[in-house]
Amino acid sequence: MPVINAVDPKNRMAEKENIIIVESPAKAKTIERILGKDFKVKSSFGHIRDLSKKKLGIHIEKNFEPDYIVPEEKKKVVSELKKAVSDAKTVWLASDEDREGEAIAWHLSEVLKLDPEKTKRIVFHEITQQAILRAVEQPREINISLVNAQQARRVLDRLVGFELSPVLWKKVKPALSAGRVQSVAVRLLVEREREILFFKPDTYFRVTAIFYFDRDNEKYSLKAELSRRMKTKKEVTEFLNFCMKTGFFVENLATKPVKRTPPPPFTTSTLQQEANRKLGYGVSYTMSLAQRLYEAGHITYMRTDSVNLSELALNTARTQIKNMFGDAYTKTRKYRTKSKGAQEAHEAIRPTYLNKDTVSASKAEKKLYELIWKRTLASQMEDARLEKTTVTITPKGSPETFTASGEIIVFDGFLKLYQASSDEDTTEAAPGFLPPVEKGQELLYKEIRATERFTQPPPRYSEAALVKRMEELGIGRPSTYAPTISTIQQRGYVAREDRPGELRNIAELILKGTRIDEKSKTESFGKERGKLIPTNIGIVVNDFLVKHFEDIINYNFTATVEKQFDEIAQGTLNWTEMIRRFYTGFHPKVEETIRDTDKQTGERILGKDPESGEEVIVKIGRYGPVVQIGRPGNDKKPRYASLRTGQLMETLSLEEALALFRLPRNIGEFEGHEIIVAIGRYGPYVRHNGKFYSIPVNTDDPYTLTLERALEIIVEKREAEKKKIIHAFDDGIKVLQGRWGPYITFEKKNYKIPKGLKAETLTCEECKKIIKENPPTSRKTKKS
DNA sequence: CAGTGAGCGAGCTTCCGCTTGACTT
Repeated sequence: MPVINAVDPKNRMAEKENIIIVESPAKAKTIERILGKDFKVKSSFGHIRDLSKKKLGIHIEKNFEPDYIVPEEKKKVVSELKKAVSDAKTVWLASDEDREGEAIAWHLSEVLKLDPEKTKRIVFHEITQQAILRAVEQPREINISLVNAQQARRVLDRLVGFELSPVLWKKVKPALSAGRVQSVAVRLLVEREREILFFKPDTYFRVTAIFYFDRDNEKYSLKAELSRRMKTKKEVTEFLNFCMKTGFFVENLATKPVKRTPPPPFTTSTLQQEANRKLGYGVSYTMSLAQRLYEAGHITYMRTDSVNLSELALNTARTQIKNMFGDAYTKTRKYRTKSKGAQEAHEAIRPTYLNKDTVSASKAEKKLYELIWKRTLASQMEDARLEKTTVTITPKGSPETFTASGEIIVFDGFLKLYQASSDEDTTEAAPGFLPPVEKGQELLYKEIRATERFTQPPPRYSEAALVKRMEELGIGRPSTYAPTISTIQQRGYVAREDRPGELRNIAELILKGTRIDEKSKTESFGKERGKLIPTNIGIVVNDFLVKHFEDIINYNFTATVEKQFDEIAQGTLNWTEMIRRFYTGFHPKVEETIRDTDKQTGERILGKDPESGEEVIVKIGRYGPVVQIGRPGNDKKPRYASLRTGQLMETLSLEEALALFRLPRNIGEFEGHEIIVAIGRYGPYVRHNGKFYSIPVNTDDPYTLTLERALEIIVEKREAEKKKIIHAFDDGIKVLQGRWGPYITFEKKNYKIPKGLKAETLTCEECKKIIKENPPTSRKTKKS
């Protein structure tokens, strides 16, 4: 068979006769290594052709005929591929086995004008000689129905994106965007934010007790919690008074075996979540680390929705686990993907060589690798077996019960290697050992404590949590999760932010001996770190889209069209018919919305200004959210004040709005210049003689800051600046101590001190020379 | 970086999914 000869490295005639084209250059390299140098393997670097970037690129009047072009940055790849293909006898199109991969193969055959006679479509799921040879033995033709499903997907996304975005430019603000995926992501965040903002917490009391007993001259104590939450302080007080007068005994003691099962191997989404929880990485950071590990050959492909492991991986995992922990710890498990819309073109994310427990790479890459290694092996390990004991303790003569539970590990199984984590707040310590209590045994209380608790709103989304939710809804793909999150931030719809949290008072009743003490203590709540929070613009855009295009912004829209794409892929639905049906419903709504709606400013009337009696409103103005007192007209000019970062139009009160007008304040004069207090982009500040002095946020309030305190801040800052000066030469050249070490500054430009020179001993002449010969260190550019 | 809030209007912005650089700090 010529095919087999072709991949036989011994057959010199095979040279250049066969070319395999794959999507990724790293994959191409690996395959080339496996098949030997005689075989040519090229990469397409993903799609080589797409709709025009600027124009719609769809001839709607010609039955939605797409107008494909080779983008500028892909021309080099295409011309190289053309050259490589020109003298090949057979071209093997080996792009991924999914919708996009099939389309890539089709575009390649079109653009490279491949002869169907000498073109073969193959797919393989693992990169081993055996798998590739097997694939080569089973070539097929390009599946045009699958390609059509991709074209439908592409055209639909373009129509939605390029018709909705201009509506936003006209009705909200230029350069905004909307799309099937990003707009739903923003909707998730806006709706979650509203749930939190309008959450009305309920209070209840959590009652815990510490019991004690003696046995064989040993003292034991046991912490237990009341099975029922109590609603009111009255109820709690009555209960504690009852407890004071009664005794306690162990009513029941039950032990049952439980088992824990390891989590499946990583997909893109679960890797992003786990790297976020365990290592604190953002999704794009995780992906760039994974990319580097992949390119270095340490892990398999990192953009995947599959939890499947190859036979090879299963076998090496078993050996590896056996070597490390023994046979009892192995358990071969095959996982099936259950997430919506998964296309399974790749394996799960796993180490290429499971016997390598670490790799030489950067610290962060190493950590990520080790996480992947542990997770992969753990997925092939035995369940952990535990024994869970629950003790029920009853106050005599009461229907209430306390319970205490403990867990002991009988067999650790996969827990030897991997601790699963979850998004839920686990403030409770893991249950551990229980002291040796017996059924019927009498217990005494050391203390019984009732602490007021508040019900919690749902948590805000982290980047990784949003990815998880999107995956559940089938929205977006492994290759787009990270970019989508960047896009919605770039558009200003959401921001990654911290929230300091607030304090609140909680009541606590403590029964000790025969006394009930009532205390009040404070707890902080609502503290958030690095969460995605919608902005005012994000909220206004979302509400507008939900109002006029609910069917597209709907959480089920993607699932619905995916069903139709599947029918197209099956050959039972014509793709242009599907698009036509969609477009005839969609397009008129776009036109109608442009015609019938006003500019969306999200205006809210907050009330009347007590001083002027004018109306106070908040809205999105030319430069962003602004409070306005009065309406323009009749020679009257409204007064304006910008909202501060983090203030939401939706929840802004009249008081908060009016407070914005109390700044900037002129609080006096110093050295012949006035002192102004205001709040800027970077927080509250004092301005004096063109210089800015930050006001410490925790200790001072800009609204009440006194002249004396302002002077202190100015003097302090001056002293600190003085300390920074290492040298101050005559002609304005200074050597300063900066955050990252000493540097030279001259005419508002900074210069690095070359290696080998000491800042303390620098002379004026040396500095001049450095300035002359070196470029200034560039300051951060505003846009990026 | 620390403000702005008149009005006109030319020319621009934008989608989702495949893939990596080639650039900075």
